[in-house]
Amino acid sequence: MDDIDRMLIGLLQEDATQSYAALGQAVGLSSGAAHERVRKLRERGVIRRTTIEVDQAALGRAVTAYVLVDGGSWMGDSAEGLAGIPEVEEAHVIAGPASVLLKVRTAGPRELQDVLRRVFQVDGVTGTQTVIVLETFFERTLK
Amino acid sequence: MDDIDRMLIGLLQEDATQSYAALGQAVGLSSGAAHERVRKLRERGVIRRTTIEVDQAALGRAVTAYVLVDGGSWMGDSAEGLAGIPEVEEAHVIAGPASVLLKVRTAGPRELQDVLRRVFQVDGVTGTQTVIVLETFFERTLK
DNA sequence: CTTGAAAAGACTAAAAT
DNA sequence: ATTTTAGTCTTTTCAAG
Repeated sequence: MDDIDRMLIGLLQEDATQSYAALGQAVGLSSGAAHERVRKLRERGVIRRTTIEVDQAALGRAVTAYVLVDGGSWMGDSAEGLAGIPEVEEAHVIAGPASVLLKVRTAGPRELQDVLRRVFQVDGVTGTQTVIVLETFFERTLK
Repeated sequence: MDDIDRMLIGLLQEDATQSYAALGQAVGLSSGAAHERVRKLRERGVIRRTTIEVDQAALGRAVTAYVLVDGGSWMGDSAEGLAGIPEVEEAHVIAGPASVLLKVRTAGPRELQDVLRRVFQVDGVTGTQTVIVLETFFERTLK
């Protein structure tokens, strides 16, 4: 993992459709060498997968919210329950004012209410606190 | 934007390296038709870009935290200031216990402290409250 | 909008340095 | 680990249904 690997990762984050020839030229290597480095980055799991970034609003997901979840018991097994709610994009165990933090996307406030009901039914959940996003300044990939 | 478009988006989210022939077969179209639909989804901005998903920990970003930012004044101009901090991955204006919510990734707790200092120096910021992530259950792409 | 085919270009693997 | 080369597959374009 050297500077060239980091450059390749940065270039692929910006545009993963570019050719290995272009990548190689940008970092000063042949296309074969660039390809080999990217292959190894994938193999080692540094690059998890190639994917597309989607405009969620265009897909009918207009509301973003963060949900702080309080849980009396351990909640170690709540991961599957939360993963079973399709609108939950992220779930983190946190240190602070609650046990778990969720990122949720729904079509509207009404659907958010439905999600909160389902979160409440997950084992160990004793309460929720919801933070609604009014405007997103940015959601970006780190350099 | 019909069911086939939604299927194509789902397939590309899982693996954007697959061929248009494979995509077409999966949705019951020729490779040319699949290609044309994806081209239009890009053109309309539904697909923002093709990118890679990176293991942040493998890149030395071991700590994830959410930072609630309090701001006395409007903070409408704070977006650029926050965008100037490279460790800030997301910034949202929220309705709730604070003005802005940040997602931050750093190498360690020490670097997180540095970021908090820089957040504090952004125009309009009067206070912060930090939630540290202990474990991430999942961070996924919505279907 | 979809199909099918043709040309250009990219990927993959292998041999040599 | 990188370069180069050759073969194969894919992307991209375009004419026609």
